[in-house]
Amino acid sequence: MAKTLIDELRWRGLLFDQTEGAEAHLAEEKVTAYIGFDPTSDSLHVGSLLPIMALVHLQRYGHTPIGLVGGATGMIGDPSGKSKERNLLDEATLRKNVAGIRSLLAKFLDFNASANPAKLVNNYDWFGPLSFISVLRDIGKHFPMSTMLNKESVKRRVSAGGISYTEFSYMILQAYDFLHLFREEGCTLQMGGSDQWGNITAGSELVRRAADGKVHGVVMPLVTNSSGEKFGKTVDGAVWLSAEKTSPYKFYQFWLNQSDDNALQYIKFFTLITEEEYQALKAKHLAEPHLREAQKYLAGDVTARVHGCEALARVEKSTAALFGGDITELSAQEIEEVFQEAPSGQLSQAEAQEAGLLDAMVTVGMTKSKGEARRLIQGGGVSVNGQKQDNPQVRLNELNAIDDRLFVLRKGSKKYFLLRLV
RNA sequence: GGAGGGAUGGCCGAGUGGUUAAAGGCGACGGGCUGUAAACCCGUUCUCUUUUGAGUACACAGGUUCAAAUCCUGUUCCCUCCA
Repeated sequence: MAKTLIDELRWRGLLFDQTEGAEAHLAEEKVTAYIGFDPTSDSLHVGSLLPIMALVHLQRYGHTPIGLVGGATGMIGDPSGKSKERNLLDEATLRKNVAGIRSLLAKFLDFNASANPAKLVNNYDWFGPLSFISVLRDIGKHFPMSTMLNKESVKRRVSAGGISYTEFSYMILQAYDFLHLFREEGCTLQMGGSDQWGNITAGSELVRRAADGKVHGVVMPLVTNSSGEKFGKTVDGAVWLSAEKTSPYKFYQFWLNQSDDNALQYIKFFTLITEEEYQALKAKHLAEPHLREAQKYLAGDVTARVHGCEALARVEKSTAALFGGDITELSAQEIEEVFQEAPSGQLSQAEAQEAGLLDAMVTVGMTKSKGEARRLIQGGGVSVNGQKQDNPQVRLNELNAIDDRLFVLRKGSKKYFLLRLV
């Protein structure tokens, strides 16, 4: 028997739960399926990579993937997993966010495939013209109050201080998405994170009642790291998928720094590795963990898919220079790119003549005071352009600036600061 | 309403008149080891400073004293027991 999408998800650990009959349905025919994306920001972060990959797998198995951006639902706010009422986004912001997500999804999915081209829809398109009266008459009728009140997300919120009518109605909107796509696109499957289970079953319930149709749901586990923390957050904030918000270098580093367990898990989640290749890689990694084959594979694969091969080559060069290599091999321009998000400061050429290293450290914000800067140097925690500094008295003009205009100050092993001379 | 206990640095927690900027632990930061890891080991951790030095600090406000986190008075907050 040929491998099915469900089999694929299963070995990857991406199958959390499915409605009855979903597996048979996917095995028997090519289906149209959708996943919703929340447009609360103009970019998606790595947490959204999982549903994106689910769409990719769908398409690879010959099914037709639909990405749904929640232009309308985003204006309401999903109460699932939230403990507080959400702030509502205004229309202009949402429009911008929807456009950003659209361009991002385009990197992963084939919109020109002859048999099963991917599609993108925005539920604002069908909710916009819908009148309140017709919602109450045609949709609301199919929602028994008892069912809605029994939803886990609602119960939790009611006991934890309340939920507004607006957010309470969210599940109706989301369920209607499914009904609409079932009618217009013949869509018979919705996927999502396991936190979407309630919304998905509400949708299939509505399709059954309102259109007498049988539709299915498949949910994936929520990604956490091995200690159960939320995935995709670093000390500097979320890791985004757009180069403007998270530089390719930092993106690459995020994946490269995953622990062994997580790296192996994430390879199954976020790359298209085959099961055979995976087993081979895993065996190799376990035999020689210090080589970190798993992390390198993961970082390389995901970075290439999100930012392109060219960007990957650049960040690999920078990584090699920064860790083990010589930072002075990089041009000032390359350094600027690597340290796009690094804190920085600037001094005029004249000021730099006068300034010492201590002043420079305070200028770029590495330390709050010269006293602290002095202690850090004495503790051996400071290097400039890759050279460890042990003399707090050193003047800047005794050190060589890269291309006469840039100093890379490093605190500890990974915190970088840029000092520009202007 | 009655009786008692307490408030110390990011957190926990010692300290009851004089080398106490305040033990110890946690956290954070730096170093070593290493795989840009985990574990472990070492160092730093009130503020400013040209390492000497100065200024603030033990709930808040006053007071006693040459000298107070430590004693006294008042205020605020917290806890326990009794009603």
